[in-house]
Amino acid sequence: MENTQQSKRQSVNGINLVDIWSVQCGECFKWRLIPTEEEFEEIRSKITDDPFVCSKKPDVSCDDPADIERDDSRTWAIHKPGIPETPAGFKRRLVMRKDFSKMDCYYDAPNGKKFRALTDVSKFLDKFPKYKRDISTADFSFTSPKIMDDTIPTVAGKKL
DNA sequence: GCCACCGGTGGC
DNA sequence: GCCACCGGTGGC
Repeated sequence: MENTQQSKRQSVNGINLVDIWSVQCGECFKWRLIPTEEEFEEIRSKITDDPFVCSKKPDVSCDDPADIERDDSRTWAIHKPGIPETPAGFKRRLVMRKDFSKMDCYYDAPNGKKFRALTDVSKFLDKFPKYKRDISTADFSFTSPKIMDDTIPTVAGKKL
């Protein structure tokens, strides 16, 4: 079972935004809310070497009830492990498709360039070699979270 | 002309 | 069958 993940509210007025970030405890498997995307990113990028446990949240232990349960009131997107921490100055973006079939991953570079695949990163590093001091293609992963099929919103029993 | 977004597919 | 990648394009 994966133990980092992000959940996402169902479409409201056509707006699809991630409104909840949560992480699963590696010991009791309860889900804990993470207040900000930045904190989630920090935990997520280190999860393999430094598994998340309830006690990492202030004044929380595995004895406390879960912050949130997995149900179909929202769409859940589970992050894959091993995605590197986003380099400083870069922004990793996940965009849900309108039909909830998948998410697309993009990075924004400090100079405004946008990447949609590792090949874009390679081209960028060739064009702007000064960045090679600090980053390589290994610092990027375009692997997007897995949408949990049973949580995709439906209309009259059918997927959008 | 740009770019956000989507559909299709080659390689695994 | 999945998914990383890329070509195309509609809307601005």
